[in-house]
Parts: sequence; C-alpha cells; structure tokens
Amino acid sequence: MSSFEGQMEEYPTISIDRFDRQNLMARAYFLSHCHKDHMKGLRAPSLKRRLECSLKVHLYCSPVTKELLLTSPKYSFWEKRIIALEIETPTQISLIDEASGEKEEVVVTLLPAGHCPGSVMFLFQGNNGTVLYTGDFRLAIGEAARMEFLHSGSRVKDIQSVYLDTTFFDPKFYQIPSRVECLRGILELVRSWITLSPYHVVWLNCKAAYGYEYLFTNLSEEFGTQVHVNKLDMFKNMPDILHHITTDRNTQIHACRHPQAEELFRWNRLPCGIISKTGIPLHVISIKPSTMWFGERTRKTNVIVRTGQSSYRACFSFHSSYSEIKDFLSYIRPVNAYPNVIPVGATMDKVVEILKPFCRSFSKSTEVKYKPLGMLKKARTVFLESDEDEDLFDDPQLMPLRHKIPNQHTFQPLLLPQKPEPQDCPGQKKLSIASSRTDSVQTSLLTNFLDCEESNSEDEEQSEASFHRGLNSLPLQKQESDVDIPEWKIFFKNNADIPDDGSENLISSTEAGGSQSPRLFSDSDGDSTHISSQNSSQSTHISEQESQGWDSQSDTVLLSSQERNCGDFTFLNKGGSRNRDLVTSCQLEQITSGPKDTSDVKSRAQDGEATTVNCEKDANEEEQKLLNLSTSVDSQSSSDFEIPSTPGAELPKQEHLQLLYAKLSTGESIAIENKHRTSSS
DNA sequence: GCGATCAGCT
DNA sequence: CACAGCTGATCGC
Repeated sequence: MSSFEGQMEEYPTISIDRFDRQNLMARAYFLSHCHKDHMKGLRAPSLKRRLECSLKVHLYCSPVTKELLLTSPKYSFWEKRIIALEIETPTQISLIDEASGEKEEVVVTLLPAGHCPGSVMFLFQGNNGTVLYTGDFRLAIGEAARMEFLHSGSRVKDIQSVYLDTTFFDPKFYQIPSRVECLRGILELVRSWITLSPYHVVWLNCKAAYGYEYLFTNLSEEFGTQVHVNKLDMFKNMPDILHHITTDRNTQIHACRHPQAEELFRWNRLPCGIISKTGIPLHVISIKPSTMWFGERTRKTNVIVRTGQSSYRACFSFHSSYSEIKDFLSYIRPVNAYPNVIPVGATMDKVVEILKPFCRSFSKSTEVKYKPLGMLKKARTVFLESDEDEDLFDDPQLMPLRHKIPNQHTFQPLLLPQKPEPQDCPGQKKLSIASSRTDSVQTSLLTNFLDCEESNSEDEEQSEASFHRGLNSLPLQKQESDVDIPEWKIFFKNNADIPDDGSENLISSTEAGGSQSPRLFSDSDGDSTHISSQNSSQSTHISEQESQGWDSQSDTVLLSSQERNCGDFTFLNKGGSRNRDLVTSCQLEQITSGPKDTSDVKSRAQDGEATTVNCEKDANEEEQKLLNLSTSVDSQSSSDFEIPSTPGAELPKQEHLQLLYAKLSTGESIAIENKHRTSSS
C-alpha cells in the first residue's frame, strides 16, 4: 500500500497519487494508476470545491486511467479537468499559482509501469532536476535499459531522485517468478481441468482491482473461452480486453466476485451462482492468484500450489521483486531514492537506508568499474571529484556502464509488427552489455509445470489423485524433457553465490529457477515456448482515443521524441496542433548541456494557450554522431554494440530474452503459443 | 446522511 | 506473508 504523501521534494507544487491534506493546494495533479490506495482524497468534497475555484488545475494521467476513472460516476466531476497524456510523449506543463501568477515549467513523460492497465511512471524534468515517480510498477530485469526516455542519447539521464515502489524491496522477495512463468503455470492448470469435460470450470479468485486483465486475456486467447466477470463497462473502449471477458455465466472460466464467494465455493458454487449446465452439476476448482516468492534460499516453492481438494494458489505479482527493483534502481542510479511503500514494522528512514547502496551518493569504491576498450586516453578520476558533482556524470567516459539498450519497440506498443525480431538482429549484442553489469540478474529458465507435480506430491488429498496424476502427465512436462534442459551445474558453475540448498533436488527445474541467486545466466523464458505478440491488456493504450482533451490542454506542450537523443529539449510552438501528422517542421535548438537536464528547456508556451508540438524524424546532427549510422531504417544500432561483454560471462539465450524484453518493455501482454512452434517463427 | 478511520476478512 | 480491496462499527461534522 502506498504511503507516499503526494509531494516530491523537487517539485512540491504538484501532487501525485494523493489528493488530501496539503495536496489540496497543488497546482497540478497526477494519477499513476486506478488503484484506490493511490486515489486518496480524489473524490473528497474539499478537492471538488478546490476545482470549482481553481480552473487551471488539472489531473494528468494515461488515457486508460482516465477511461477507468471516468467509468465511475463518483469521479465524473473530474471529466473536464482530466488531461490524458500519451505514453512516452514529453509534455510541458505550466504550474501556475493562481493567486500570485507565479509560474514554473515542468516537462512530464509517462512511462509504462506494467502494474495494471493504464499504470504509468512519471518522469519530471525541470529547473529542480530530473525526478522519477514510479507509482507501482512491475518491470522485469533489464527493462529500464530499454526505456528510451530514461536516456539522453545513449546514456542514462541524470536523475536526482526516484520515488520508488518498494512493496517488495526486501530480500525475502528476492525473486518472484516472471509473468510468463506464472502465466504458464496457470494456463496449464486451467487446461488440465477444463479439458476434462464441459462441466469442469475454474474460478479465478481475484481481488477487486485492476491488474488481472492480462491473465484473463491470455486464458481466453489460449482456450477460446471468454472469462466471466461482474462488470466490463470500464473496458468498453478497450477491445483488447473487452473481447476476452463476458457477463455471460455460461463459460468454463470465471473471475466473477461475490462478498461471500469463498463461502459459496465451499458449497461448490461459483460467485455468480451458476451450479449446473443443462442440469448437469459443475465441477469447480478455485485458483487464487497470490504473490509468492522464491526468496529465502532454503525455501522452495512452486508457481502453482494446491491448498485443498479443489483449491490452488497461483503465483502472481503486480509488483517488482527485490532483484527487479535492485536492477531498476542500480541502472537508474539516482542521487536519492525514496520509498513509496513502507512495510509494516519498518520506518521511512530504515527503507531509505537500504536504498542507499543503489544510489549515486553511496560510496563509489563499491562500484565495479568497467572500462570499455578505446577509452584509455584519459584516466578516470572518480575519487578526485565530488560525489555530488553532476558534471561527473555528464562525462561520457564515466557513463558507459549504463548504456541504453536500443529498442524500437519502446515507442509504439500497439503498432508493432506481429513478427518477432530476427534472431540475428543487433539487439542480441546489447543484451551482452546488460549482462556485463554487476547487478545484472537474469531470471531463471525452468520454472513451470513441474510445480504442480511437486506441490501435489505432498498433498494430503487422495480423492482427486487421479486428476493430479493426469496433471502430472501433462504434455508440458514432456515438453520440458523433450527440450534440452540445462542442468543445475551448468547454470551455477561460475557462480560463487550458490544457495546453500542449491545442490539439492537437482532434477527439479523449479529449483533451478526458484533458488535465485545473482549473476546467474539462467533464463526464465528461454525454452521452447513461443512468446507471441498479442494484445496488450497491460498496456496504457486505449483504442479510439477520443480527441477530447487537447482543446482543453492549456499549459500543455507535447515535446518531440527527439529530446531523448538531444539531451536537450527543443521546442517549437505550434499552437493548437493536435495531430502529429500535421506537424511538418520543428525548430531545433542545440543548447549546451547544463547541470540539470532541463535547465535549458526553452518554452514559449503562453498561459492558457494549448500548445502542442511534435517533431518527427528530425534527428539533429548531434544524435547522428551518437548513433552509428545505419542503412537500415529500423536499425537502432549504436556504438553500444561495440562494447564487449564481460569476459567469461555466460550468455542467456538471447533471442528469447530479446523477444520477451521487447514485448514486456512495450507493455504488451504475452501469450503462450503452441509449444511445437519455434520461437522465431 | 456522509466521510474518515479502523478492525476484520479475504 | 501482502496484494487491494470490501464490509461493518464507530465517531464527528
């Protein structure tokens, strides 16, 4: 649960995800996603009154969040005051104090957060530096490196502070199985049950919150069976989700809810009340998505755990694990990191303390220096410089550890070609760069279906034994034995940090994935399962985006996507332009980088004037120098590729990681396709 | 009657 | 475990 108070030190006149108390005076509001614990005060009469007298105050969020929010009439008073910002589209916002007329400019960019539909992180750039508010997020390891807007050119932006989702920032949650692993487990459990007969149904015991949609869409996609839910009007403009859910109870997959659902289930009843089909009683199992973890080294767990005769728990997390957070934070390397979530029993100070080792202000002596070839002319002088000297980090020689991993897919999540990247694309090399990072942790390869077997084997129930025997003999398991399963020793042979129990149960693929340890090149997604490009229920995209909003977007300027490469913001005033296709030119100003990312922002936006600017494919000379020129239009190749990987490092199956990261980084959902296909078809 | 807060539950 | 809610009791306006 978020305990963020709403304000950031650097930009105290804006409020994020909190709308009560001191936030009532904010000049602008931001909502990262539509979960209640991030909406405190959002419908309070006091804020409603404030809105009525402060006509310049707006709420900024993603288009999907706006849609979800306005589906509830309780928030309809916000309708005229919400400005939906497109993902990864830098937008200038004027923060105006209506009493004094004082004005401050800030540029905000929404980045996909992978937490629930519409969820975003906010990247703010202005005179007080660059700060990132993550909201709640689940990003896989390596995804920060793929986020274009966290970079300037090929380097990571100089980020002053990160306000971080620390829900699972505890070694106890060291590793949580990836979305794909969890999804596969659930898919196969569901398959094993609903294929027994048309009267075998599953109930997904989900909480009343957004975030399970990609589970529904993938199940529906896999089995051609829509998922029964209580309500779907909030998705009316999101066909990627809408097509996979239904209010018709006559289906084998249910995610409907009822206050006494658990009680009903004990009587073999579904929350929606349906108990039979054509007079024949239904056989129901429940699957309860829960966050589990493979954290403590001596502990073993499974993606699917049977908890009763007809009850299962399935691993499922909306939040990044400890290692994922660590990866994210140590890639960003902010000067400060502040927790948005304080676990019960902990204090803000304590969590700040454990975040420090991953911040820039922490002693650099602990940092492993990686010197790329060809940069030997000037010795590093890290220890002679102030740790806080921002110029230090503007020195190209000091930044090579954190090169951006180019990914064209980052920008247009739903406009992607359905075809995976070729296996020999340059992107493979960039993964080797990522794996050279000291904190790099690769998720593990082999985690899925044996889980059921293991978990069932210790179960008490005998009456369903035949079902479980059936489950254990699923083709999946066979599949895993069909492919080349690397042995435990292969994964760990170079690893000095083998878990104490790591030598146990070598035959269990789950163990290989479960007892996670840093610096492993195991691969959770590298087996023969094909990850297909499908719909995107987790994305922040909304179909048929209404054009409304731009007219009222005073104090708002869309910036060119090129700013990421320029490292500077370059503005063109095109008042009233609302369609990027209509923008034909863009003025570029090349401004020497200052200590702050946006100290050089030049804005001519006038108060109360909608100003929308888009610069397209007008890369300036500077970025052309930065990027290796390529004849391929699609190529995002850069000098990054020429940095060798750490000698002796084992590489993951890059084609799989590449593909998966590409999907995940764009917020696409991932569906498991027929195992007989190859991953590159 | 409504909102805020908390305990209890899942 | 918590997750992200919901329900109901209590209290104050």
